[in-house]
Amino acid sequence: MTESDRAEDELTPPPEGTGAISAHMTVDRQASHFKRARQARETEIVEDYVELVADLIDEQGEARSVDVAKRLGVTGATVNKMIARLKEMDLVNAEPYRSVFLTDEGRKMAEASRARHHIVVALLRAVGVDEATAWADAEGMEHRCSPETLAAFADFVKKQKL
Amino acid sequence: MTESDRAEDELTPPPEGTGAISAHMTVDRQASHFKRARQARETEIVEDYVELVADLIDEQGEARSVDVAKRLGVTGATVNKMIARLKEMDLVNAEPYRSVFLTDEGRKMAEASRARHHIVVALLRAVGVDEATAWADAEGMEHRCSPETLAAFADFVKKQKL
DNA sequence: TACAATTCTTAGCCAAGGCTAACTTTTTAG
DNA sequence: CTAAAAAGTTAGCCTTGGCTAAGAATTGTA
Ligand SMILES: [Mn+2]
Ligand SMILES: [Mn+2]
Ligand SMILES: [Mn+2]
Ligand SMILES: [Mn+2]
Repeated sequence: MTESDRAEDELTPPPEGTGAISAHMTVDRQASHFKRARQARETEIVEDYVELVADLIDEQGEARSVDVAKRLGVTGATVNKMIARLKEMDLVNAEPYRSVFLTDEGRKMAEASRARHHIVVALLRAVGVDEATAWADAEGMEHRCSPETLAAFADFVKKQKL
Repeated sequence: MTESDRAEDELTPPPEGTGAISAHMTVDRQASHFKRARQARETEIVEDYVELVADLIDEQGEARSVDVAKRLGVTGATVNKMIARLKEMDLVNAEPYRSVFLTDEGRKMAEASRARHHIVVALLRAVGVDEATAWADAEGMEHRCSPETLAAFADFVKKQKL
């Protein structure tokens, strides 16, 4: 197969009913989708920790690392290391042997994550997903929805409720 | 705050309108959601590579690693290492300096990923997300939907079309 | 108050998935 | 056929996010 057969970065006509690149898709556009996806993949763990710290503070008055560990299903050592990173990122304040607090920035991220999380659950419920599955799947999907998609979800849920 | 105030692994009454743990959620259940999410996070890169290899084969007759790299937006070295892993996992066959082929297992995974990918795009379109955003967001969400959710999506799209 | 249980910290390990730089092989053009 | 360009390989580096094991600090209880 020679280079001229390939038409690298051109629009390629969709060959058959395969999953191949289609009219609106170019090599560069696809690469940028993958890059955004990798970016979101990087931030999702941080978002989960911060949201969970907020949940614990709001439910129990404080976020102890042992509770963070239990709810995430990871070890205390893992939590400890992550808390250090969050501190470095100015998302939390933490002193040795004391529980964890959110900075203003951290609280903001937590609220945003929580809101996204709830919109995704609501959308899943609205299209017929059962509650248990909705909560399970939302834990991953929540981090991968753009603001545009979240807006569409919120809109849809609201309209569908009327 | 003492231990008895906390009621660790019991159902906790939702304190306020916060995002806190709610009736159907326990510490263990939440931990298992996070574990599933971490699992999906691990497999998603493999799925993307395999699906993309299938796309290239179906569109262009072969999957060259330079094309995989271009579409993913990563370097050739990165692709090379991942191809070695996929080979180890029996998802692809590959010889040095030659292009990549899917094993039966790899083809199966590719078809499944592709199908999921398309269902997610269709769902997003169906609830009002524009095409560009739908393709962008689906690239991440596709890996985080359970079979149950995908079934609900397919169902919803089908009904909504009538 | 003492001691036991719990929690927290630290060190060291590992795999995944990126990268750059240098080199080899294959492919293309002249 | 040969030289240049393109593609592929390899080595070495880095960060992230897990883990275990060992020990230190805190907290609960007798
Ligand atoms: Mn969340
Ligand atoms: Mn999550
Ligand atoms: Mn896909
Ligand atoms: Mn993807």
